[in-house]
Amino acid sequence: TCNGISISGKLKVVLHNHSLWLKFYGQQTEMILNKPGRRMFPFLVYKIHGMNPVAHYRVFLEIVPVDEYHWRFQDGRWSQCEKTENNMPGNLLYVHPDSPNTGAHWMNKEIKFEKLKMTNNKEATNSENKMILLQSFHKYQPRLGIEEVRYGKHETTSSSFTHSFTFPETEFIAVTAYQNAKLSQLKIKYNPFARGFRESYHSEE
Amino acid sequence: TCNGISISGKLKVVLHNHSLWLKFYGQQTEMILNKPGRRMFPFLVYKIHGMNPVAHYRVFLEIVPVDEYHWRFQDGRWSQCEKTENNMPGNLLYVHPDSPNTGAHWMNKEIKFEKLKMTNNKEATNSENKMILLQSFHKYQPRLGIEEVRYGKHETTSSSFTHSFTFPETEFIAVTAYQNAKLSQLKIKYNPFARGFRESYHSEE
DNA sequence: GATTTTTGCACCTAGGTGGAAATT
DNA sequence: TCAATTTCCACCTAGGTGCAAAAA
Repeated sequence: TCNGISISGKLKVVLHNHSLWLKFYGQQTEMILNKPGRRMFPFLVYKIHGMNPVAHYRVFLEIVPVDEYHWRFQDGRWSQCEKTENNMPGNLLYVHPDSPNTGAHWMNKEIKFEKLKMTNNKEATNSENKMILLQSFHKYQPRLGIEEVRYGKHETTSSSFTHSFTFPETEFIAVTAYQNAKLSQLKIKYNPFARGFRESYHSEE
Repeated sequence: TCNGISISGKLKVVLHNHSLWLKFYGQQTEMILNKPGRRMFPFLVYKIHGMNPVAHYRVFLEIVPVDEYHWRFQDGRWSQCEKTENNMPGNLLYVHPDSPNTGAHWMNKEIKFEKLKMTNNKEATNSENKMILLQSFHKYQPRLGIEEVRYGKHETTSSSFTHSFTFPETEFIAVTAYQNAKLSQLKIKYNPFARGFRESYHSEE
C-alpha cells in the first residue's frame, strides 16, 4: 500500500503527487474547513491509464468517512474519542468539472482536483461546483471514481460500470484550525500561497 | 440590427452585454493581438433560450473575417486599404470549454467567452484551449455557433444541426496597439483590469 | 524617416495562505 | 475556564491592463 498506484480492471491510476502526500501522511494530514470553503493542500492529482480513448467517462471524487468517531489531538498525538451519534451528513461527492469527457481527454494529462473546496457550512452553495460538506475532527479518505457514460437513444444516461481507486496516503482529518504544529509547517513549506510565512522568505536570494 | 437579439429556428440568443458593446461599436471597436495571447474586452456574453434541456449541444465561436482588406487609421478615421493577397490563415474556431453539455446547462446562466485569447503568433499553442489566430489591421465578426450533438451506437458523433448567430455590434478590427485614443479611453473606463489608468482612480472616494 | 510590433513595467483584479484575536 | 470556531488581516500567487520605450 501507499505506492501511489491503484489498478482496477483495465484501468490504472497513479497518484501523481504521491511523494508530497507521503510527507503529510507521516504527520497525519489535516485539512481546514471553513464557511467560504477551503481548498485541499496537497490537492489530489491523478494520472489515468487504460481508458478507451473514444468512450465517455465521468470522473469524480468521493470523500468517504473512515469511521464514525470524533478525533482529538492531545499531547502531540491524535486519538479516537467518543462515537458520533447522528448520521454524518454531508455532500461527499465532487464531479470533476471536465466531466463528462472522452478517454482521450482524461488520459491526455494529469487530472487535478485543484479547485475542490471543503466546508463545514450546511447552507453553503458554491455557484460553480458544489462544495464538499464535512464534519470537523472526523477522518476522511478520498476515493477517485471513474464511470463510463453511455448515451441511450432516448436522451437517457446509463452507466455500464464504475471503478473506484483509493490511496491510503491521502487520508486526512478535517479541522477548523491546525492542531499539529509540524503539520502546519509542512503546509507553509510546500504551499505556494503560504510563502509569506516561510522564515527563509526574506533571507533567500 | 444591433438590438442584441438573434433568432434561428426555435433558438433565441441575446447578447447579454449588448449596451457595452454598442459603446465600443460607436468608436469602431479595436482588439489587441499579441504573442502570449490577449483576451477580448468587452468579451462575448450570451444568453440562450429555446434549447431542449435534455439534448446535448456544442457551443462555439467563430471569428469570421469581414473582408479581405487591410484597414488603416489615419486622420482620426478608419479606411479600407489594399486587398490582402495571401489566403488569410488562422485558427478561427473556439469551442466553449463547457462543451459538450446539456441544454439545461447552457440555458441555466449567461455563457461567457471570458477566457478566449487572440494572438498574431502562428506558433502559439495554449495548453488549455487553443487561441484564436488573427491578422493585424483586419476586420472580424464574431459568430456564435450552436451544434446539437447526438451520440451514435458506435461511439461516433453526428450532428443533426448547427445554428449561427451574428451580432453586428461585436465586429472589431484587430491591432497590435490601439489606434483611436477615444477607443482606448473606453477600454480604460470599462475594463476593471485597466483601473490603474483611470484619472479618477486616486481622487475618487 | 515612418510604421508596426515587441518588451518591460507599474498598476491593477482576484483570490488562496496561516496566524492572531475575537467570538461562541 | 476551556475548546472550537469565526473574523480579520498582512502577505502571498497568478495573471489581466495600457503605456512608453525599444526593436524590427
